[in-house]
Amino acid sequence: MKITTYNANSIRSRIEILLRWLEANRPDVLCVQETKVQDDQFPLEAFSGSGYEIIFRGQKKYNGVAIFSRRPLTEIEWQLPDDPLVQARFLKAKAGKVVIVNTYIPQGQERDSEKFQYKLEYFRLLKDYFKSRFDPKEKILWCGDLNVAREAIDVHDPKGLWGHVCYCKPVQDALEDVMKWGFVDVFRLFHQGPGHYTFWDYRVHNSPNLNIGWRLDYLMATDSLAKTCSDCSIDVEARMGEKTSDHTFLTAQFDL
DNA sequence: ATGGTGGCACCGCCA
Repeated sequence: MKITTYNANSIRSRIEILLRWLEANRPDVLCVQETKVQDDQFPLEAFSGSGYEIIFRGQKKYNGVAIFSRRPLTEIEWQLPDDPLVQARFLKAKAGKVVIVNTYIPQGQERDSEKFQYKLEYFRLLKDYFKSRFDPKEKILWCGDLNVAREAIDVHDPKGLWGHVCYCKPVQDALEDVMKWGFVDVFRLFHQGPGHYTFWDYRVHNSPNLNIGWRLDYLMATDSLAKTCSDCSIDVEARMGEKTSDHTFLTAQFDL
């Protein structure tokens, strides 16, 4: 079972690249973040011939998540319990034997802002959700744009960027606290070194070619699922070609 | 190397 996560930064702007990428790569499940479209305007028709069932939860302008799947999606949940803002950042469904939790974690704007507090709160709520709803022995994949670089090797300039809302102690601790419940960062099972990124800021000129990036997107698997993982990779090529999002595709293969 | 961009919906906000 092949599972991919991708921050689209507007799904309506990525229809062509998504169709082409899905055709070429055929993951069983694709989790998308930042669809930036209300549900009644989701471009369902564009994907109708793709062979994927799609569930989505969006809002106007910001956020929005979707799950594409070649197998039936069951046990769907549309929002994170107790999320005080009820934004479209969460989708959970079961595909085959795997529970998929697709999240777009708040970016946090500035360290002293309410949005940053909301980001920290979001991780706490997620931990409560996993704790109250599941057993870490189950096969669960938590994935998405987590808006956190876990360690120094996950950013291009660890000294200069330290303190950023996506690279500072409070968010790292908040993420690790969820990880402690029972998740493995599947990408790191296969790649231990620096320089592997999933995000290159548009505003930094030529950042993909200079590899001025961040690792902000993750596939986190519980132990029993991580044990079945035979490969995990970032599609850097997709970012080099024509205009895509400033994130790229992160994919893992699970032999289930 | 935090914006020089990009996207959405409006005339600014968010990343």
